[in-house]
Amino acid sequence: MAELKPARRRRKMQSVTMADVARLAAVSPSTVSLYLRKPSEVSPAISERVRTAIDQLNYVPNFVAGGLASAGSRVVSIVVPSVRNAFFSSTVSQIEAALAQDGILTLVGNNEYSLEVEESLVRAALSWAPAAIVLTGLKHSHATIRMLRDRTVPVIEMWEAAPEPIMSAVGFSHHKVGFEMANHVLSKGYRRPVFVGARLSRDVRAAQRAAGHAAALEARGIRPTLVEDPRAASTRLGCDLLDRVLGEHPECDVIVCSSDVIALGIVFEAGRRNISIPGRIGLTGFGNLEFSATCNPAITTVEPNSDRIAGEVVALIRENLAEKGTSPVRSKVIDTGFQIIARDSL
Amino acid sequence: MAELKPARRRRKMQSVTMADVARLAAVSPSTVSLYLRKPSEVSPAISERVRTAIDQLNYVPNFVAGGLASAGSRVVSIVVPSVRNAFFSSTVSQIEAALAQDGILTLVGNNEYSLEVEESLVRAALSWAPAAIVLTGLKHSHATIRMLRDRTVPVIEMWEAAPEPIMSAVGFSHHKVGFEMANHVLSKGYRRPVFVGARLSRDVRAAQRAAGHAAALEARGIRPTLVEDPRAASTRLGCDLLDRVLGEHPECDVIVCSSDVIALGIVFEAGRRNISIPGRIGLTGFGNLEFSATCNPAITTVEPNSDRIAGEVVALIRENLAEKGTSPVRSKVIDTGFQIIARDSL
DNA sequence: GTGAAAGCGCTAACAT
DNA sequence: ATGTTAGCGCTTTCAC
Repeated sequence: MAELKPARRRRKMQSVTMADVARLAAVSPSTVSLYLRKPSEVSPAISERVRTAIDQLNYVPNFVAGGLASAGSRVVSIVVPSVRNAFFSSTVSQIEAALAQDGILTLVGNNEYSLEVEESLVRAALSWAPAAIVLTGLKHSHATIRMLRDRTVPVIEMWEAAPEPIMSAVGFSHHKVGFEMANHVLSKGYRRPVFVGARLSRDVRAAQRAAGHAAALEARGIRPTLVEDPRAASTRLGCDLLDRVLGEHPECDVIVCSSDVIALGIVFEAGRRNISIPGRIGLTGFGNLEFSATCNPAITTVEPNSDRIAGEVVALIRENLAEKGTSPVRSKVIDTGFQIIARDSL
Repeated sequence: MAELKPARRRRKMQSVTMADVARLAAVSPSTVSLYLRKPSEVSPAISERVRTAIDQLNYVPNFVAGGLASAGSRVVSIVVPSVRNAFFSSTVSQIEAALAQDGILTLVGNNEYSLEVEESLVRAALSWAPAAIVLTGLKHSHATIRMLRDRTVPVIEMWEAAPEPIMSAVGFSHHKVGFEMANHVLSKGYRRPVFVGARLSRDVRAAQRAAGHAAALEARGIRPTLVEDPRAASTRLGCDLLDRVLGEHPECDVIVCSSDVIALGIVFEAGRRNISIPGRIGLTGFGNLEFSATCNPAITTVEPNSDRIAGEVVALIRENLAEKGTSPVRSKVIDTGFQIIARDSL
């Protein structure tokens, strides 16, 4: 009796593999692989056979294995504060759509405006050996930055631009937004602005807009006023805050909001109380969200050019993909600017 | 000159690997692996050494390799029509957050309400050998269904419930939503409802609500009226559609919208034209979006229990993960229901 | 143009 | 409790 060593138990994860296709098409696996990646380099006859085999077996390639073997994963990770926030969800879906054209998969993570959560998201993202990693904003935990600097992954920070990014940044200065909006409001004749913000301790960019606003007022000798709430921005919060503003600062003649969502709540509440906007009080928002143009009154706001941000992020990713470790990825800061959109609320 | 055969080019993808950690800690790679997966099975002394080595090298494990080796990927794919839609983005972020607790990564894809796009997303998703795949709705292309039936991946369809899902479904009947909303409107004394919908040919669920609405009216002998627009739902669209409704159906006494977003636009436009809601005309929406409760008037709408949907989806995924191919995954349909939220717009 | 062979970084069965 | 070893499914030289 031959002593058969018992066959190692087969842990099978995938029903039909490239090897199965190769067998059926009577070619080698590497030919199938070639056909899948560079069809033009395979002869028509064999192409036909492989195609038939793939169809017949309903074969779906395994990217996990592919990524491991090629050392070049087709994954890009994006970390945003919140996908529920219209700014970020639209940026993300644009980036996603563009990269999908290149056969790149986009992983999205929410940090819920927490730097600690961001840190673990980045760690998870790195575990996927991404081709690039996109973060929101320039402020990150020390550990996050260390993790990122230690490796060669291209890092793109978006929605904020300032001199020293980890690698590249695409966005604009939120301080400048606050500054210019304050000047805009003053130019319209208002003199007692109140900045209304939500969750400013966590929403770093909104805090910068508040700071820019304050700086502009101080430059003109006006004392800046801030009303802040720890809750997340919402229309409901806007309703509540109108109360607080009017109570705490009855002299207020214009409310500068950190978000259109809050401004919308203020419009609603003002309507309910018969407070005329812009008669009794002026109003501005941020984000140029869809409803801002159509509401009554239409809200003066800031267009953050999120399409442009998405476009530049995609361009940077493609650039990095092309260079693929050839030349060193240079640091780059792209300022996509912003525009103040003047409407009836002022 | 010695003729050196050039060393096989090293394509290095990762700077520091488990082998490096093992070397530094003076243990075998499998011990490091064990420490990472089941720390309790490694002696304290060695644990300490491994931990130090990991810290020192700033090691991040490679999930791609791990997934390939273990045949059990920690990935779940979700396909939604649009992340810009507040319903789906909140469901997705809830599922994401819950699964993150279990160390599972969530991949999100948008099909932009297209079944063809969905098909390619599902194909891409399968390429990641996901632990489960979550789709939105019950209608999919023939090829999508075939791909899914052919393999063993657990499939969960959400936001819609009906008898024969691919495997499991979590949601509610949109037909019933339309039906009950119509009856609710009639019970309030309205007699000439117009259903206003956006992109009904692609938004299958909205179309079902329209059908349910029509069915209820017909049952009461009232001729159903539909105003439809091929564009995506937006407040701007709502503004435009009020015009059309009033022009084409001057007898209309209530507008039943396929979405709160459209209803909001109608509120805005009605305000502009001094058309009283609910005086001259009643209004209802769908989705119970945040602004619906605070706008003037507050919008009567439908709460889709998206939290409950997310919760049940997560529960199903966990169940499947636990069973892990042990017992066959049985088909299951969970009706999470919905509630009509009566507010001032009616 | 096609195939053989050597891994990518990790896990898991098995042996110690 | 720790180490040895054989792959997971694919890509990529390199030889033919």
